[in-house]
Amino acid sequence: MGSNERRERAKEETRRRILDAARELFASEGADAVTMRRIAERIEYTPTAIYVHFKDKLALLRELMTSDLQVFAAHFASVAAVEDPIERMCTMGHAYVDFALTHPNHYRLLFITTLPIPKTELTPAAGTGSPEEDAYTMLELVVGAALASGRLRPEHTDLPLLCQTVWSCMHGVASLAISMRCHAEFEWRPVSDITAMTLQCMVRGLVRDGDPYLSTLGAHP
Amino acid sequence: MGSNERRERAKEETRRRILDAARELFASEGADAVTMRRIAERIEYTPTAIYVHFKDKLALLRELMTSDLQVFAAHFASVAAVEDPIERMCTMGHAYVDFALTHPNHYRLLFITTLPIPKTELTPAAGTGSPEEDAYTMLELVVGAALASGRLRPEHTDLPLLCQTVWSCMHGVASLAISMRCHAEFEWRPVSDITAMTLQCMVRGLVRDGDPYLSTLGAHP
DNA sequence: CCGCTTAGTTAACGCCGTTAACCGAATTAA
DNA sequence: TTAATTCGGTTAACGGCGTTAACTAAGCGG
Repeated sequence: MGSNERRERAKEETRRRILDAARELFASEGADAVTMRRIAERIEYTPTAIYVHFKDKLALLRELMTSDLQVFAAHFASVAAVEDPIERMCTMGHAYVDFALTHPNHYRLLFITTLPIPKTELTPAAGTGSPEEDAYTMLELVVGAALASGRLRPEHTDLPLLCQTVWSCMHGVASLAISMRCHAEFEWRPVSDITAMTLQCMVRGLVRDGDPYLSTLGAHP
Repeated sequence: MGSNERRERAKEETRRRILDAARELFASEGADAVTMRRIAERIEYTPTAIYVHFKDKLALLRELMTSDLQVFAAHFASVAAVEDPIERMCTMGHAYVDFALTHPNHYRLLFITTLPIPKTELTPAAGTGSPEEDAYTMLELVVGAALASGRLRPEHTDLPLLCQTVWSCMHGVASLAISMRCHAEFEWRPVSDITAMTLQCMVRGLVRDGDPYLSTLGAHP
């Protein structure tokens, strides 16, 4: 009988509806609004019904995270098109901060909130590895290309160190902007300015003197 | 009668004990452990007793924050002693990350968790302004000295932009290190290396070519 | 038709922050 | 000295949270 398959599809459907409800709640009202009871209320189920599909709230959030990581990764689709490897790196930086500010709740969940994530439970069935690794892999690809171009200073050879440094700085711009949005007592410069400034400094610190990309940054009289 | 004063002192004492208990709980077990009930349990009071001294949990945390900000600011005491203004900036950066990693819970509360803080309620009686502004003022002082030294590239003139860029990068190193501590799937470089790398790049992006401080970074063959 | 699996419900537990009503000791005033 | 008042602290309770155990009922295979 194919009816068993239909049952399975229905279960999958319910599971998806739970995730969608959680995502909507999360995106519109923030992390505090994501409650087992409110999720259940949205899909007109009992809170305990969720436990049929997910071990607990953490498992639910973890799965939400992995699917959001794919959205995150997709945000960098256009980056690969940039020809110049140095410029590509900067474009990626801007895209990173842009994602964080347009989806602050998602960014929080992905990179600010520390969920105790037992990675071993993440299904490695996806083949290439976890999406988080994939996003990091994209970074490694872009920074690696800059490194391979031979335009970086000779003392820069440690690719992981380079990636983590760049990531840290971009994360700093993004997360500080998100965290400190309300604090009006500082005269905050536009985030795009801080992003540009950061990338400009980083690039100058990374590439050799006289690199062609530097001349596009600011014409020094 | 002085007995009234004694009563007031006793109240102040209880208030202090509440804050201390909250701080200990927070430092040793993290934010989740800071519960009105657990705080009360520590000082052998009823949870509701806390409400005699603090409007609600948020007010308590806010006050905890301001006192911790003073500890934070004190962490930079030695920075002022560094002669060279560029080196001073780097020393401050290292001290910043060092504070974040040795007091991760405090750092979280201060700069990662976004508490809805109505600053208007913060007593401006301290005179100089809020401690948070003071820490920021210290940053402005240090970066301002670098700017005033005339050793920065001529295109860098916007002090707030400079401060916020430097702060963002250091916050990025610190907070990413805190958030991602558990994720062992990346081969993380030591945080001190990332800090040094970040500062090195920032400095090279900020100061003019041929600045004496650059030669102390890495001798290029 | 019968027994089994299973999506979903009911009821409850122990936590949480917070409030209203109350208590009792110390201070003040008569 | 005694009555009134202040106020630090307690008791009991409310509504909300994540989660569990026990149960219901529908659909499947034999």
